[in-house]
Amino acid sequence: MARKKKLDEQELFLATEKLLVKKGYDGFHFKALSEELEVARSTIYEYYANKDDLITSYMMKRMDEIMEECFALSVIDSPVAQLKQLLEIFITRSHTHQVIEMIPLLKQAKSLKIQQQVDDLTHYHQKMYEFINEIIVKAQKEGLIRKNIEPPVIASLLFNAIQIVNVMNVPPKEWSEKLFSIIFYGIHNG
Amino acid sequence: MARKKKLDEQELFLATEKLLVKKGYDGFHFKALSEELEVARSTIYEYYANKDDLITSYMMKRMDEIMEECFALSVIDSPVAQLKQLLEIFITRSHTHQVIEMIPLLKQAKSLKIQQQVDDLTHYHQKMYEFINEIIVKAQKEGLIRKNIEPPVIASLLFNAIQIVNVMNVPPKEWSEKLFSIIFYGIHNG
Amino acid sequence: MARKKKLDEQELFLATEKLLVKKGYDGFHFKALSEELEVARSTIYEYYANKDDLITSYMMKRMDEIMEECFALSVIDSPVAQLKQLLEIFITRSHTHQVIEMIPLLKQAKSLKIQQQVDDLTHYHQKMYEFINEIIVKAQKEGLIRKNIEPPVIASLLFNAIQIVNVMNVPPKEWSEKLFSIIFYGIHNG
Amino acid sequence: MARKKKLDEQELFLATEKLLVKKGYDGFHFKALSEELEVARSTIYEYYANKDDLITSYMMKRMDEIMEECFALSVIDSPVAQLKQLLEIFITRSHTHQVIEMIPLLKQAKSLKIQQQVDDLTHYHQKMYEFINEIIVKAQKEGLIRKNIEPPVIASLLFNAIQIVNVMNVPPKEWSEKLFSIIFYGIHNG
DNA sequence: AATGAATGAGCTTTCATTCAT
DNA sequence: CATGAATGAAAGCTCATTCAT
Repeated sequence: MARKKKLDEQELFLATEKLLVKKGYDGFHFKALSEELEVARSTIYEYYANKDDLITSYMMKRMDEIMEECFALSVIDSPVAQLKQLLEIFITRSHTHQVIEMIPLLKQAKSLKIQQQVDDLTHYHQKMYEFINEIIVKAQKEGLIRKNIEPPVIASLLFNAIQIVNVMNVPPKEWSEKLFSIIFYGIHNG
Repeated sequence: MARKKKLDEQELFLATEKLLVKKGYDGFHFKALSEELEVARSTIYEYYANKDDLITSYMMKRMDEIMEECFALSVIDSPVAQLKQLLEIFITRSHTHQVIEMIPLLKQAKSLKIQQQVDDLTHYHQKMYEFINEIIVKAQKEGLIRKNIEPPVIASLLFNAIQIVNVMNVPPKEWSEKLFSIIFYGIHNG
Repeated sequence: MARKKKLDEQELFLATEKLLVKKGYDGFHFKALSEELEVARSTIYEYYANKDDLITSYMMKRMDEIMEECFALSVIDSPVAQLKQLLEIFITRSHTHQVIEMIPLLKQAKSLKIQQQVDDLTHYHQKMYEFINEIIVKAQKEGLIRKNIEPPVIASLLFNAIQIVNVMNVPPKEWSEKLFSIIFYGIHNG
Repeated sequence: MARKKKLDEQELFLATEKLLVKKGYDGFHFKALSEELEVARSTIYEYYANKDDLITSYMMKRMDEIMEECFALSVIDSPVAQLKQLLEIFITRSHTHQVIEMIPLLKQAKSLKIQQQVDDLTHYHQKMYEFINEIIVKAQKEGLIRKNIEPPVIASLLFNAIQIVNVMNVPPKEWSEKLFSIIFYGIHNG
C-alpha cells in the first residue's frame, strides 16, 4: 500500500450527501467537499472525473442500498404494513431521498458516461416507484385503501411525508408509524 | 427622449420566478434573466443592488400577495373550510411556495441590507405559519380535527401536498378539494 | 459608447498570431494572451467562448484575406508567373501560413459551433490547395513544368519554401523570386 | 524477486516519439505516455527526473543515431551523392527530424541540468547543420551546385522536403531519389 | 434609463511531481 | 523496481458587479 489513504468512499459519500442536502445541486462544489474532507481538491478528481460523476456514483450506491431494503420487505403479508415499513425506510434515509429527487437536474449531462449513469438512475428510480405503486394497487384490491385515489397520488403523499420535520425527535420507528396513521386515517376527528 | 422603459417589475418578477423554480437558488443567474427579458445584464442593477436584493424583493412581493389572500379568508366560518381554501391558495401559487422555501439558502447574506430583508422574510414566513397554526388549533378545539396531532405536522402535511403533481390537470379548485379530502379523511377504505 | 474599448480585434488577432507561432497550438493560452494585450483574461471570454473559438475565428479572418489576394491574381497570364506571385503572397504572410497548418489539431473540437467552424476552415483550405493545383496543372499542360511530378508534390515544395529562413533579410519580393527560381531551375549548376 | 522490469528504454523512446509527433511538445504528457506503456505515471520518474529530462534524453539518443548514420557516409565520393543519401536518411527518420525541430521550445528550461542538455542538443544540432553545409560547399566548389545560392538555403530546402507527404507510399529510397532529383534539376520543363 | 465594456472572484479541471510502501 | 495516493500549480471558464457614456 502506498501513502496512507485519506479518501475513504464511505466518508466521501457521507460528506457528499451532507453538502448536497445543505446546498442543493448547484450549490454543491468540490471546493467545499475537499475542505470538509481535508484533502486537496484535486485528490477527488483522482477518483471521480467531475461533479456529476461523483454525484451519480453516490446516488447509485444509495439507490442500491434502498432497493435492497425495499426488496427485503416482500415477505410480510399485509400491503398496508408494507407501506408503513416503506415509509420507515425512507424516513430513516430521508437525506438520500432528498438527493435522489435531484436526478432531474442531472439530465443535461455532458459526457456519455455520465449520461449512461443518469439513465440507469432514472430507470432505477422508476422501478422503485413501480414497486410502491404495486403495493398500493394491491392494497386497493384487497379493499384496504380507497379505490378512488390514483396510486401515484398516494405514493406522493407518502414520499412527501418524509419532509415533515420531526421536531420532537421521536424515534424513527414511532415517527413513521405516527405519520402513516395520520395519512391512513386522516386528520379528521371521529 | 429617454429610451423606452424596458424593465417592468411585473415582467421581471415573473421571469425571476420562472428561473428560480427551474434552476434553483444557486442555478439562478442574472445572465439567464437578462436574456429572458431581453435587456442588458447591467440594466437589472439599475433597480436591484444585486442578486439577493432582487430575490428577496421578489419574495417579499409574493409574500405580501399571499398574505393578503390569506387574510381575506378570515370571515368564513368553519376552520376546516378555511384550511381547504388555504390549500387552494397555495396550490394556485405553488411556484411562489417553492421559492419561499428557498429562504434558508439566503441566510448567509453578506450585506446588512439583505440581511435585514431576509430577517423580514423569515419573520413574515413565521407569521404565516402561525396564522395557519391558529386555524388548525381552532379546528382541533372545535373537535373537527384530531387533537393528538401537533399542528405543525398538519401544516406540513398540507404544504407538502402542494408538491403532488396534478398529472390529470384537474382544475385547481377541484384538485385542492380532492387533496384536502384525502388528507382529511385519510386513504383508508371505509 | 460605453467604457473605452480596450480590446481591438486587429490587435487581438495580431497577438494571437504571434503567440500561436511562438508557442504552438497547445502552448497557446489566454493567460499569455491577456498579458500581452494588458486586459483581464475574462475580457477575452466576452468575445470568444474559448480558445478554439478565438483560434478558428482568427484563422477564418486570415484565410479570407489570403484567398482574396490569391483570387486577385487570376488575370495575369503565365501560370508560372502566377506561382511566383503565390509564393510571394505566402512568404509575406508566412505566420498565417504556419498557423493555418494547425487546423488538423483542431479536429477534436468539443462544441458543435467550433466543429462547424473547423469544417469551414478545412473546406476553405482544400479550396486553396485546389486553386494552386489548377495553376500547376495548367503550367504542366503548357509545357512549362515537368509533367512527371505530381502537382501536390510541387505545391508542397512551394509551401515548404516559406519556412526557409531569410537570414539576410532580402526584401520579400526579391526573396520569393529567388526561392522560386531555385525551385524552378533546381540547385544544380549549368 | 523484483517485479518484472516493465520499462524498456527502447519502448519508452518509441512511445515518446509517437506522442511527440502526434501531440506536439506542449500536448505531450506523462499521463498519455504511461497509458501507452501500461505503467504507472510515477514509474517514469524512476528513470527521468521530469518531462524535459525525458524529452531531451530521447532527442539525444536519436541525434546520436542520426549522426552516426551521417558520419558513415563520408567515404562515398561525390558530394551530390552524399546529399542524396542524407535526404534518404532524414526521410527514413522523418519522425525524429520533426521532434528535433522542437528543440527551440525547450529553451526556457528551468533546471540547470536540463539547460545543459538543451545546450548540448543545440550544439549537436548545429554540428549536423555544419556537416551538411560542408558537403554543399564542397559540391559548389566542384561546380556541381550553383554557387549563387547560400548553402543554408539549400540545406533548408532539403530538410523541408522531408515534410512532403509521400501519398503514393513510394519506397523510401526511391522517394528520396525522386525528391532529390526535383530539387536538383528543378521543376521546369526541358 | 439603459447599456456595452471590463474585471475579479471563485469554481473546474488537468497534470507534473513527490512520497511512503 | 514499481506503484498508488496525494498534492499544488496553472489553465479553463462563468458570473456578479462596476463604471463611463
